[in-house]
Amino acid sequence: MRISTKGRYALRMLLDLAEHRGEGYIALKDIARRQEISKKYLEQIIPILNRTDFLKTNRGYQGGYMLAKDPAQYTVADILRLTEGSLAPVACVEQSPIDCVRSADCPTLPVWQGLYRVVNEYLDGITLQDILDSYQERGADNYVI
Amino acid sequence: MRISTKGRYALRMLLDLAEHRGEGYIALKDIARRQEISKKYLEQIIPILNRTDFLKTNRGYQGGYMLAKDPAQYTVADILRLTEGSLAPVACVEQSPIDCVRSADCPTLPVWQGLYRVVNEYLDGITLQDILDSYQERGADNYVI
DNA sequence: CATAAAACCTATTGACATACTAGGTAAATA
DNA sequence: TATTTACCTAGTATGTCAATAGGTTTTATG
Repeated sequence: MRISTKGRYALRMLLDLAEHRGEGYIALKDIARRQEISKKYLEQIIPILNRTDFLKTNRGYQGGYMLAKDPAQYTVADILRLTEGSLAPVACVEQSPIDCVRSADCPTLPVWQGLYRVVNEYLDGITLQDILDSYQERGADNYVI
Repeated sequence: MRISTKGRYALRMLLDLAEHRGEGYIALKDIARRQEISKKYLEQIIPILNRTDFLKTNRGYQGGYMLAKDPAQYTVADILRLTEGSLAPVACVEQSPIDCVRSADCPTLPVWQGLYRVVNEYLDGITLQDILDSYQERGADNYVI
């Protein structure tokens, strides 16, 4: 049930871009420094996000990335679905028709379908803007759980 | 976010034992045949479950396993916590103190804590008996999603 | 036009986890 | 004593994870 570094880093990277929205194109170098993540590794995560219209890019001097849309337009579910491949706890809950001979008579299938549903409902309900807002509310400096 | 075969097989094995409750000790051979899972692999899952008081065992002729408690006493969360090691989406949500220098100022931590919470709430709420009941209700033979 | 800075692309790697298989030993019953 | 079962330990092929490495292309600026 783990979220990989790919998904977690992608979220932090987009959050970093959301925080620095309005400052022009942000170089990966700066995100890497602020987030303490290898720039080379971030480079590999970018193309995954670019499979959709998440980012605007400029190459060359003064180049970098910026969010293509408003932070409220990005849900955590969207981001993780891209980077994790899927949010499904088992493969069969997102297939139709289900590629498993037992599925028609499987007592556990509803359990996985239900788990899939609650995970999606929760993550669909959180946007980059939501995360930014609750972070500001708590105060960036005395933010303790 | 995947549940491994270990977790899925453990759930099916315990569900099989719940279905055949009252029939004495059930041999692994029979569970393996009914569930179409390698008996050798099930043998490896058993000791994980035996770390708690989940099962009663008898060796030798007519030996096998039976549930140590009522099916309503086993939650899916309990079973998966044993076999998966943890249900946490990221390591830091189950540590205290958190072993991450960024945790005090991490905007994403509440997201993972919330995800952890909804997953636990959902899986804590389902017992083997619940699964059996809803399976019976739908009718074992025309059980279609 | 040359240079520097950035994105972009492809390959490789070490470590670890997954999903088993294999072969044996110990205990209990008939 | 033979059979049937659980129990134990090791091995293994495959894949995924989490990066690192080394280059090419594009673009603004001096």
